[in-house]
Amino acid sequence: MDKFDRKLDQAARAAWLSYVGGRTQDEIASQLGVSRPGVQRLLALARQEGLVKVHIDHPLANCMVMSDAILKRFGLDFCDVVPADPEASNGSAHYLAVAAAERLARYLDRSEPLTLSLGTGRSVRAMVEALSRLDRPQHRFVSLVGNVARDGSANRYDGVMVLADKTGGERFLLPAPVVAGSVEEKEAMLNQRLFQAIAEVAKEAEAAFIGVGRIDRQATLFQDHFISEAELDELLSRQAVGELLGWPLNQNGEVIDCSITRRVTSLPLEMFRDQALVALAGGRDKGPAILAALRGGWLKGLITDENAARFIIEAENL
Amino acid sequence: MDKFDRKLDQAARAAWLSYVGGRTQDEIASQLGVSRPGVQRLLALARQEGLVKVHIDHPLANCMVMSDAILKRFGLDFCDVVPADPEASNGSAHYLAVAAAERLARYLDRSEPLTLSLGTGRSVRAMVEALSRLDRPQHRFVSLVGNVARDGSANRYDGVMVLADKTGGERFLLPAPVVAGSVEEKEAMLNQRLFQAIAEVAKEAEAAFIGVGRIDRQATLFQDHFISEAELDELLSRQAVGELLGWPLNQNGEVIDCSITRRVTSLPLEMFRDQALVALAGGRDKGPAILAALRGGWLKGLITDENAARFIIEAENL
DNA sequence: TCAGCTATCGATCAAATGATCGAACAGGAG
DNA sequence: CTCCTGTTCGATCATTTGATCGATAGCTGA
Repeated sequence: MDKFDRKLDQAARAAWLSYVGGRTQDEIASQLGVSRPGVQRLLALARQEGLVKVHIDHPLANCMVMSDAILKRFGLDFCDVVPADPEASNGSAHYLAVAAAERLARYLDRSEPLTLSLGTGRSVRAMVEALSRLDRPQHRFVSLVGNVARDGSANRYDGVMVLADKTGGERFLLPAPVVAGSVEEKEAMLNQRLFQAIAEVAKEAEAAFIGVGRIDRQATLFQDHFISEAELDELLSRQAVGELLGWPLNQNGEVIDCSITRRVTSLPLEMFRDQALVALAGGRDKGPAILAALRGGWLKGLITDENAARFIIEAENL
Repeated sequence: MDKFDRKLDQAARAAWLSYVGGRTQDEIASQLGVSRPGVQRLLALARQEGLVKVHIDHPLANCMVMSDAILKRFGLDFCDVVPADPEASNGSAHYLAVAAAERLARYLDRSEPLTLSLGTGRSVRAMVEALSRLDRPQHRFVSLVGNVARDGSANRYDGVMVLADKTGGERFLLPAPVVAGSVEEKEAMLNQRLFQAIAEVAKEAEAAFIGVGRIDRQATLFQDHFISEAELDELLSRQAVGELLGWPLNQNGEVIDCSITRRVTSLPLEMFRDQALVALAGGRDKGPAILAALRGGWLKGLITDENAARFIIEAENL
């Protein structure tokens, strides 16, 4: 890997010359003694490896105003609103990921040992992907939602896995699905020694980065067959609009007590009252779910996008 | 200025789409509803206004090794070594400025009131230029070196001026030249109430960012006629190799006692023993001067470039 | 109200960038 | 020793970007 490192060095130097120094690839080529396409490749490598971090240093007035309003309204510690990108198919997922990674990095920067927990979902996954490598073997990362799918297979590339790989920290994975098949199954899981041990670690976490789920036909819970169609209908009839870690919430953010709730294996939301629970979700159609989470007072931090933020602002008449 | 702000907003959005989102100017144009050249202009504006911050996230092995060696050798709190740019006429001045601005920003980030002092010189000036705007009206900035030229004119664009403009902080300017015309003149200056008041503020500073001067025919002190040719020769004959705030240093970093020293109006170097004195200088020919400052143990932090760093490493057999 | 000026905008062109493809080279197997 | 395979490198071309210049619109002052 020495060869690779040497290449990365050169890539960093090329990136420096190009992005900070503003010189052309031709100049860089003659300076580093490689061909112009060589420089091209180096720069591509640098970007691919995440060596190049771009930061736009301007509080986009829109976003700024909205984030401030939400911050004050719900008494959050922080609220980041990233601009929307209607052109991109996945909304502003990438911006969200970058912003979230910046928040995450602030925690990780600490040199004292730290315990962090992570939920599942694309957003969380994208966040850790966007994070740059950072040597922090002293930290511990807990997955709050089982990395076991319905069929029992473990997901090698859980967010916690990637994060632990990037930092060299310890990993703790909950050996359970989000929603157990039955109440008995849930009981059995909760009584496992391993489950309890890991739950214990999760309790020590300082912050938790989680996604926010919608409750409708597009809901992950339903799509991944954790709940049946009948159960989805039950949730809808009981006015469920969102979900945190599998716990269904109504419009006011209260956890709905129903047949599904009794099978959720996640740690109770109450547990996070004295942790920094950070939600990470964007898109107008996640608006109601995010709003519910906010109204319930569950969150300490929110990273969202313009569309969801606007929905919240309008719904709350801010 | 509302118009301008609106434009800046759009510029930030365009920059975001371009640099973070990686889309082409055509796409951005159709999205923002302006022409392609319009996007071009917006991006130019964004860069010019310093909205776009690029950070290369890789410890360039060379620089890393050298900065570590220097750090350990001289017991510094930090040492940043930026890569050299032999192509650029002014060496790596811009890189140096960016790196220094990053350090400076770390101090400024604090919300509690802070007092900082600044020296003069191109490097210091370039540092504050490279800094992004940041609202910190609670901070105070003191100029350690008089902003009065030999002819009595005040320099409107002193580093402290720019810094105070950018942050909205308070400014304190030393109403004196670096080296007084005579011992009597120095005495007169030091006894001014205003001078003493400002010196008092400077004593409260937490950190000081200063340049390092060479002592030779290219020396700023000489070029700006603060010392005569005869005096320069005197300094050289007494083995002066560098200068901090106008105080000449010999090879071992000791302040040289001579006719010039008695006319220097700057605050005594001893005063900075319990402040974070950060030096900011690059280029191989500044090597001896920087080395002297290091050997004297005056510095807590150093921001330099590959060339000067290599000189130091070699001179100290590291 | 109109003339003149300035600032902004968009068409056009040169430069720089990114991508593809074929060639050369090194390493390993027969 | 030769041939094959996989990789890296550099020439070439399409696309994107940056800059210049003329035109237009809006503003100022008479």
